[in-house]
Amino acid sequence: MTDHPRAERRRGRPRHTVLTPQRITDAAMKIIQARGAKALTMAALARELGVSVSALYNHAPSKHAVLLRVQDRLNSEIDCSGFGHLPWDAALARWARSYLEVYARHVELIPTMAVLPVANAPHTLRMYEAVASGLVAAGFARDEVVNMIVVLESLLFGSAYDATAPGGLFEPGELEELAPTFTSAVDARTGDPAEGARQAFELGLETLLDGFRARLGA
Amino acid sequence: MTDHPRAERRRGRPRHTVLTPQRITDAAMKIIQARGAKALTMAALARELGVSVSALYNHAPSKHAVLLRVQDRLNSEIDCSGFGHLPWDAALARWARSYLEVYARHVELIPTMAVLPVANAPHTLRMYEAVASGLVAAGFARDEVVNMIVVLESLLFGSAYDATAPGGLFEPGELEELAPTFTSAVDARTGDPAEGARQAFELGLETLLDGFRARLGA
DNA sequence: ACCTGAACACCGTTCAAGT
DNA sequence: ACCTGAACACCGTTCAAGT
Repeated sequence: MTDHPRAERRRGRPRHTVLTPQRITDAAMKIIQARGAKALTMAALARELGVSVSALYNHAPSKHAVLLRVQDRLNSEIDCSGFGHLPWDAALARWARSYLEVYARHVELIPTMAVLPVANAPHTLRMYEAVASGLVAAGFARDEVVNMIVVLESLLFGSAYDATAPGGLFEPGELEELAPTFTSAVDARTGDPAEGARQAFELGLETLLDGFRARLGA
Repeated sequence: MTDHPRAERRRGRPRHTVLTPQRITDAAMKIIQARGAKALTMAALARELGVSVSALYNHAPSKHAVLLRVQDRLNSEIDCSGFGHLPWDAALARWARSYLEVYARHVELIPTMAVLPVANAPHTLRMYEAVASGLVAAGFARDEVVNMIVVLESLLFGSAYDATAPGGLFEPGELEELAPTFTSAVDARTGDPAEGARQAFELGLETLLDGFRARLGA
């Protein structure tokens, strides 16, 4: 008696609103945060929501569609707070570093993010708006702004891979005599591999910012 | 009679040497070149070699192992001819553009390549050696060289994604009023999306080379 | 030593059947 | 309108059985 539909509805748990884009994205985020993007399967998602796998397809056309929503949600974690408050280059650096941090935690999402259509991705669009208006306000030409953003994204996606790569990537092993100069260059690098990745990113970032500053003056 | 093992061996087709790392990699490359990295499954590979799927596991411990060999082979196609002949910056630009071209054709391999261990990858190591010795000869400090390479790779991997992304990635759609400045920046970009990706890459490359040149002077 | 065919554990997705 | 369970097509990988 107490479990028939009417009663459920009165208790605020009507059967038909358990699954909603919001809730699905929430559950997907929870899985990703806890066990990584690799663990996000339709089965895991259904289980998290206490529902059968096929039920998901009443609310999302495909796993890819779910992934796009997750992606947008993830992008809302990127720090855009510098724009409008800090000098444009400091704001840009803060943004890029935060962006790197987010995707270093979720490398598996980079291929999706790199080709994420911005339509229907409100958080992502808001982020790009913050960056673009910051740069335009600083005096950059409108047609340069997108390219600047794209270049910085490229750098940081690459660095994210690097940051999570296992150590010894560049160790030549038995083939050392094949690449003496390269080997000595690798050995000259600082010890920790994660530290090496960070250094490379900072080199790229500084170099690009220097170049952008020069562009602004010209 | 004519088909018993002895006869096969005499005809130069002994059963036991049909499958070899070389031949497997050849077949894998053929599939990738013809139908893309997505088409490279163990089933397709076995079919190409005229052999059962499980036979492959006598010669390669996993698909990933096959992929590493393919990766190295692919890297041998990258143009390193500039080093030693052209000024270091021109050589570096040629290398980066060629590298971009190769991976724009095989974006699916970027995640693997980004974390490819260089040990047991002779072609890849040879490539790095060419770049590193070119840069050292130009006067760069040994401990900068690896970071410079990593930064350029990051840029070009990102650009490769960009180059193959479907058009209209940055079109805000219904959400346009959410991002007026960004939208106007996107509209200010040149028409063709592939052209846009190339422009972003060239901006990044030039900016980085400028920065590297300045570093050399200091 | 190397091959085959069948099986297994997982994916994403579909669909008839229920309420 | 929304759910379920069973099925499907496809992955990579394993393994007993053959030669």
